[in-house]
Amino acid sequence: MAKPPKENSPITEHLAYLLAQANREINRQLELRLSKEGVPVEQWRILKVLSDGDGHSMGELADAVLLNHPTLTKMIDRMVSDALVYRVQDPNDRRKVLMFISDRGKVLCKKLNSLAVDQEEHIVESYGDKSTSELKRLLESLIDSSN
Amino acid sequence: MAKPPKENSPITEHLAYLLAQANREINRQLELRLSKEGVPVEQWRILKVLSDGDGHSMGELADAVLLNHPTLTKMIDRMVSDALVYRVQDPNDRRKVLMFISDRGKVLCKKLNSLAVDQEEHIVESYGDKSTSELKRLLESLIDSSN
DNA sequence: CTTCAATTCTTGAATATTCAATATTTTCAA
DNA sequence: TTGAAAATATTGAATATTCAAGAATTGAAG
Repeated sequence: MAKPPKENSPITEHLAYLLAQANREINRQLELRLSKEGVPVEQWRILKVLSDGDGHSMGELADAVLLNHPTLTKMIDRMVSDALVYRVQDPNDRRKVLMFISDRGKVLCKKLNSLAVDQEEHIVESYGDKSTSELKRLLESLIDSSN
Repeated sequence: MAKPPKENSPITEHLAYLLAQANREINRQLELRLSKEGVPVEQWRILKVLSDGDGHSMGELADAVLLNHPTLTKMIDRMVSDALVYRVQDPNDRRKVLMFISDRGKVLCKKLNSLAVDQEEHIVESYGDKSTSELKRLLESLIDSSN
């Protein structure tokens, strides 16, 4: 049982496909919740990372929120317009821009966090506590082993 | 241990984030392999689904390869230009279009399959046989429980 | 010190994706 | 049978993403 895929095995047995499928489904659900506040998932991630109150450079942020640099720049432009975050030039290295969350951003982030927590609780309900934490553990270790 | 995320837990503890991260990484690796043949991951998926030789409607395909309809239509347009697949109107329901893989498509698909198998083997090597099959099992069951 | 390579971020053009609307065919109720 | 609603696929405009190039700053070798 659970053999490695042969050349002609269905695509649904490939790890890459299962990950894509699971990611798509969970992301779709999360998107649905966050749309109550009209915010895309990526913006929630950005707010969440910045909510430690420290300044984060664009490069750091891009890694953390899984966006490449130009896409992040343009998304940050929108968020600055919405006064959720703001830019400050790094005094120690003036090539860098440090991003900070605004008060308005913090308020929004709290609301989004609770919507996201709702979702995780919903998953745990239907999928099980044990499975959820085991899945998280395995995903973390897969990510580790890929670096 | 392994508590559900609190409102202020780091984003890296959320299942949605771990899935996105793992998916991104594995997909990046697969993309890299398939780029040897100059083919995007989605086209490999399409070829693989069609390689059963049956005709598949666009809607069926879109579900199977995780693309929405207009995106699939445009990708299929390109693949038809490259003579990898072809369209046939469904004789039983003329609203539908049935997609088939061409001989050229089959040849390419074989090459892509072996590149993809290489990757899975590489994952199994560094991540472990046990973990891989356990992860697959958990992902399948997560997907199931989400429908 | 100077210059050249590397780092960081942004920009603009090219490309891809998505949303809404359209065309066609089928289904089904009246 | 007819006509309205549903299903299927495509199209075009709006939006978003990506690639390649550019601007600014830093690092570091000569």
